[in-house]
Amino acid sequence: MALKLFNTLSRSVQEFMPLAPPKVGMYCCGLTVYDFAHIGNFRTIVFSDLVRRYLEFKNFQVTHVMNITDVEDKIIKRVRELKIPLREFTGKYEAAFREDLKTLNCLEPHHQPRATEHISEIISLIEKLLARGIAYKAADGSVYFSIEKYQGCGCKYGQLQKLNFEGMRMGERVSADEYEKESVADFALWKSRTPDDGDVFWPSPFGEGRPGWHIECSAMSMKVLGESFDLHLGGEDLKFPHHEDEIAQSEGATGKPFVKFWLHGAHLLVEGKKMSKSLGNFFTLRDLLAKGFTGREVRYALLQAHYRESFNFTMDGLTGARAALARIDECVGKLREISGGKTETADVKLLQQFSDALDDDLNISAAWAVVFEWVREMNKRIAENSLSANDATPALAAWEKIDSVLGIGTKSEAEIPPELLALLEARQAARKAKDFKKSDAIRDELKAKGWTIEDTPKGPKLKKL
RNA sequence: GGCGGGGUAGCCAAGUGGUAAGGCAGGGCUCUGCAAAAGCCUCAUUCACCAGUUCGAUUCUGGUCCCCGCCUCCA
Repeated sequence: MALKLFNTLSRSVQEFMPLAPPKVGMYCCGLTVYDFAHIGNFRTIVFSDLVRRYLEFKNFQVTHVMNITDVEDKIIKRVRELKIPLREFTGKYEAAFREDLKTLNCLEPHHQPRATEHISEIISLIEKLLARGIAYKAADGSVYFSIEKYQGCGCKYGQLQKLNFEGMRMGERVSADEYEKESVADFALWKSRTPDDGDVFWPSPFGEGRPGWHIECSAMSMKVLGESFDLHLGGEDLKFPHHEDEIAQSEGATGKPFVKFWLHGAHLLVEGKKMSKSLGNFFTLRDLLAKGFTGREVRYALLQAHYRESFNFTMDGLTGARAALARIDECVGKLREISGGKTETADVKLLQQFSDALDDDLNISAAWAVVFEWVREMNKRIAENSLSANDATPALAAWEKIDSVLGIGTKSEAEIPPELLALLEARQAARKAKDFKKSDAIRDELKAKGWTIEDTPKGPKLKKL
């Protein structure tokens, strides 16, 4: 079966076919590094990671680009308040973000371009737009994109979303620094330097200033992936204006189609409400780790629902994630014990069911159902003692392939300290001697140390709680 | 106001014009000295509400109520 994805451009599910298979160029709108990323950001990031991993599962050769926006109004404001160099400020959050990605087991994008390191590309893109008459320089030195001129070239503005400028509340809150625009819908490509910018400015043929918000993504994506590429993803809020403007800038400059497939991830609610600091339901990954949850639990929780549906992220859901993962861990652990070793021959049927689910516009819920039905089947056969090493090995191989997409891994087996092992043996001895008082005391002692005993037909096992 | 996405068991969440996947929680059982852990089984006569189309609708159409997103920085 072929992979089908919902393309925002066509507003329909289409078979995914890259421009030059098996190569896929994929650009994801990353983070503006002015603070720690929150759980909503991570939903989109984990979604992107899933797309990339699944494309690789389907044997595409993916070039994954994720930008770092490190110059922007909020950043400039904070830098001014803190009186530190821009790079020192953004570097802190960028490093934290990278750490968070690792915690969530997201594959590192092949390229992570920073806006501040692509000023010359941005400038030449703006020059191209000026040369084609689509951009204009305002009296204050800023450069704006003219939607009217763009449309005049036969280009379409409003590809991702039906736009109705009459009905829009466009211009109700035109920011003070943009009053020079010819038309309210126009947007800034280059913002001229103001005293508030401090030392955050670059020289350019249009005067000192800094890039507008949208232009960096056009400049950086085209630099790495070419003027036309396959996939562009981001959160649904970016459809308009950010992505729409990216299309306009890029197609306006090159005259070529910019991106073939646009994918947008829905937002999440937290405890049924829109995330906000005042409601106390605003979480960074660090907040969740501090509550004792692990990165893989958060990743699992974020991968529960279909990417185009808004999803309710809850603490209960996170606790449920822990239980669900334990179920998989148990099963995979038992399969490892039974399995004879590594093999290249994976259980084809299982992989087929799994990929059938994801081929259908990444129906991850259906994919999880396949996984859990498989877990139940394996457990049943293990309990009946009817699963041989010859059965377990290909099943395990299939699971590893599946997990190359899901990326939840397996819980690392904690090393059992020798003194605890001695306690476990002492308990066994006491049990044999029918000294249950003593054996139970040892059990309690182990529990107090954070370990639980699992008495199995094959003998007791120690598990970290 | 314009445009768009939703309302499925206690919670989360798939799905379909032909009678509701999966996960968590709950209940039962197995194992056990007892537990725990683990495993198995079970758990929606019903899909926000009201009409309509249909042999048949949760799925299609119309209306009502509610929630969410974008239109402004935003994942």
